[in-house]
Amino acid sequence: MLRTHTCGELGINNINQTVTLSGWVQKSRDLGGMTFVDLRDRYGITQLAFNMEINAALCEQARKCGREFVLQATGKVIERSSKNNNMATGGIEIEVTALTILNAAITPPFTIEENTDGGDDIRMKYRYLDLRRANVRANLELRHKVSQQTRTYLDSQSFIEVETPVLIKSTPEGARDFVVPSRMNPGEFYALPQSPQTFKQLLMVSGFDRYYQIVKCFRDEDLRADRQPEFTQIDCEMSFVEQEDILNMFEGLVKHLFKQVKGIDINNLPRMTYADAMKLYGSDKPDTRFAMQFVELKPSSAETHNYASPQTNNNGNGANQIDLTTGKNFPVFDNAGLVVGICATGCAEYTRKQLDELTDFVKRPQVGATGLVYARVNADGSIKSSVDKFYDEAALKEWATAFNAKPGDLILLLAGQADKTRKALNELRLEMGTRMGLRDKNSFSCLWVVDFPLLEFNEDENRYFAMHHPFTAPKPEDVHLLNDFATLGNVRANAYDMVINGVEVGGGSVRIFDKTMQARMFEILGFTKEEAQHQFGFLMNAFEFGAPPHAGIAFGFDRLCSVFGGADSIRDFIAFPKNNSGRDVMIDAPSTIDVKQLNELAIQLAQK
RNA sequence: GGUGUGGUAGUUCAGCUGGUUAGAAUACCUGCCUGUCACGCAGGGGGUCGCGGGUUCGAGUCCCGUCCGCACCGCCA
Repeated sequence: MLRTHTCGELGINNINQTVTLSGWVQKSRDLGGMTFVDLRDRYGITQLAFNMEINAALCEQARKCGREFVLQATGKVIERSSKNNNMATGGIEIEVTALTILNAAITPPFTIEENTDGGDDIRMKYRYLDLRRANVRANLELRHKVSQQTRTYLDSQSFIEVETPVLIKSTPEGARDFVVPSRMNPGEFYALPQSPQTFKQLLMVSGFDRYYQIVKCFRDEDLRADRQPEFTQIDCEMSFVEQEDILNMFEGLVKHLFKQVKGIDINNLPRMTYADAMKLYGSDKPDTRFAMQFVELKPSSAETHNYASPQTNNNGNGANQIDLTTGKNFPVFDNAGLVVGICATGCAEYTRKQLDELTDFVKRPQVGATGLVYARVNADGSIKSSVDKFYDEAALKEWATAFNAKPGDLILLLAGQADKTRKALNELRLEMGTRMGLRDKNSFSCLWVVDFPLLEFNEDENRYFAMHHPFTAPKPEDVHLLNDFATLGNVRANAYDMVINGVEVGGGSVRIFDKTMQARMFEILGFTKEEAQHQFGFLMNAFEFGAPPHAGIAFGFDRLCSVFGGADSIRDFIAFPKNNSGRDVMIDAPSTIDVKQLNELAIQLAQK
C-alpha cells in the first residue's frame, strides 16, 4: 500500500503517529522558511508541513511540486500551532520526513475547486479533472447511495434484478431509436432499447412476479438540461397487483430513499388527477412546493374543456371559477376561450419595470401568450388594474374575491385558447415562484398524478397516439368509450406519474394482459394486423400462454439524483455526460468510421 | 427544424455612438518572506478578439454568412 491513511481521516487523536499519505497537490504555500502543501484525495485534504530548519532539502523539493502533482508523503502527525477550524483535519498537519513525487502534472486548465473558474465546455473536455472537484464527486457519491438504497429496498420486497438485452428491435412508436448495424445480417439493424418495456412484461409472463433493473436506456431525441441520449432508469414490474399496490410499493421506495439518503421523513404522497393538475396548475407535473393555484374567470363565450371540477381550490378559499359577466366588452377577454390567472401574494408593489419584464416573459415565443393583464390590490383595498377602462371597481372586487387576494397582492391574468393559455400561465406561475423564492432546493414536495388520458390526438397525423405507451390498460369503467372514435380522447388510463418539485421523476401504468385488448389498442393506434403482428407478435403470442395481470413503473434515475441533489441539470450526476448536441467532447464522439468498417457492415453513406 | 443568448489572455469576464500600443481578476513564471490555509509583497511573460467575407481612411465594435457553447420551443410512446 502506498498509504496508511486517507487525507480525510486524521485528527487530534492521531498525534505522534507516523503515517503515509498519497494524493494530489491541491495548493502549496511557500512562506520562505517553510512550505505548506495541501494534499487531497477522495476523502479530504490534509496539510503537509515542510521546514527549512528541519530539513532544507525536503523543503526545496516540496516547493517544486505544482498543482495536481501526485505525492506520497511520510511523516509524523503533529498538532498545529495555528488551527484551521474550517477543515475537518484542521487541527493537525504532517511533519514530513520523506516525500516521493509519484507523478508530476501540467497545470490544469481550470481550478480544481468547488467554485471552479471553468465553464461547462472546458469542464466537459477535461471531465476527469472536473470529477476531482469535491462537489461533483459528492454528486456521484449521492448517485451511488441512491442506487444502493434502491437495491436494498427492492430486495427487501422480494424484487429480483434481471438484465435484459441491449441489442433489440426497432419499433416506430415513441422516441427515435438509436440503431446498430448487424454485420452478420447485412442490411439489418438492431435498436438500442428506449426502455426494457416488453422484456419486463415477458418476465411477468415467465412468472418473475417482482422484477427490477437499474438500466441504461437510449432515445435519439434532442437534449435538454434534464435529458440525455443515454440515461438510467429504475425499471420495475409486478404481477398480480392493481394500481393501488404499485402506488403504495413505490411510495415506499421514495420514502425509503429520502430517509436513508437525505435523512428526511416525507408524508404520504397526495394524489391529484391529471384533470385537476391541468386545471389548477396548467401542467401534468406541478411544482407543489407552493400553492398559487389557477383561478378561472369565465367569459360569456367560454369554450368547453371538460377538465373535471377540482376538489380543492385556491388556498381552500374563494371560488375557483367566477362569471366574468360584469365586463364592458374588453375584447381580449370576451373573445378568449379561457381567462385564467394567479395571485402573487405580496407582489402589489411590483414596479412598472417588473411588470413589463413579466409581460415580456409571457410574450416570448417559448411561452406564447399575447399579453398580460394585472390587478394590484392596494393597501386600502382599492384595486388598480391594467384594464380599468373595461371593468369597474365592483367587478375588480369580484376578481379579488375569486382569487382570495388580500391588500398587497398582485393578480396576473392571461387569456386565449384554453390549453395554450394554461400552459403559458404554468410558465408564469413557475417564474413567479422563482422570483418570490418559493422554490427552495432543500424542501421537497412529492405527489402522484393519476388518471392520465389513454390517448392523445395528433393533429398533424390526424390520429391518436398512446399518451404513455401502447401497453397501457384503459380504466375498466372507460373501456366502452373505446368503441366510438368521438370519445377516444375521453378514455382514462390506469397510468400514473410521480412528481417531485415539478420534476416528473417516474411514471408507469397497469398493463394490458389480454391479447384481444392489446390487438384492439394496436388497431386504434393505426397499426394494421400485419404491422402489429410483425412488431409485437412475440408479446401477443406470449399473452396467449397465460399472462398474469401486471403493472409497473420506471423512475428516471438521473433526474431522481438531481432532485435529491437540488440541481436543475442531470449532467453533474452523470460521470461522463453528453453535451447539448449529443457529443462527448472529451473522447470526441460520435466520429466517422473508415470505409473498411462500412463495407463490412454493407453500409453506403448518402452523398451530401 | 426554430427562438434567445454567448464566443476577447490558460480560465472567468470588461471593452460605450467604429478612432492611439485591447484591459481587469485569477492562473502561470521569477525573486523576497518561518505559521500559512483566498498567505503576503515586488516584478514578468501571455491575445489569429471563433472562422470567412463585406462596409469604412480605420472594425473586437457595424453588416452578411458560417461554426461552436448554453437555455428553451418543437421533439422526448
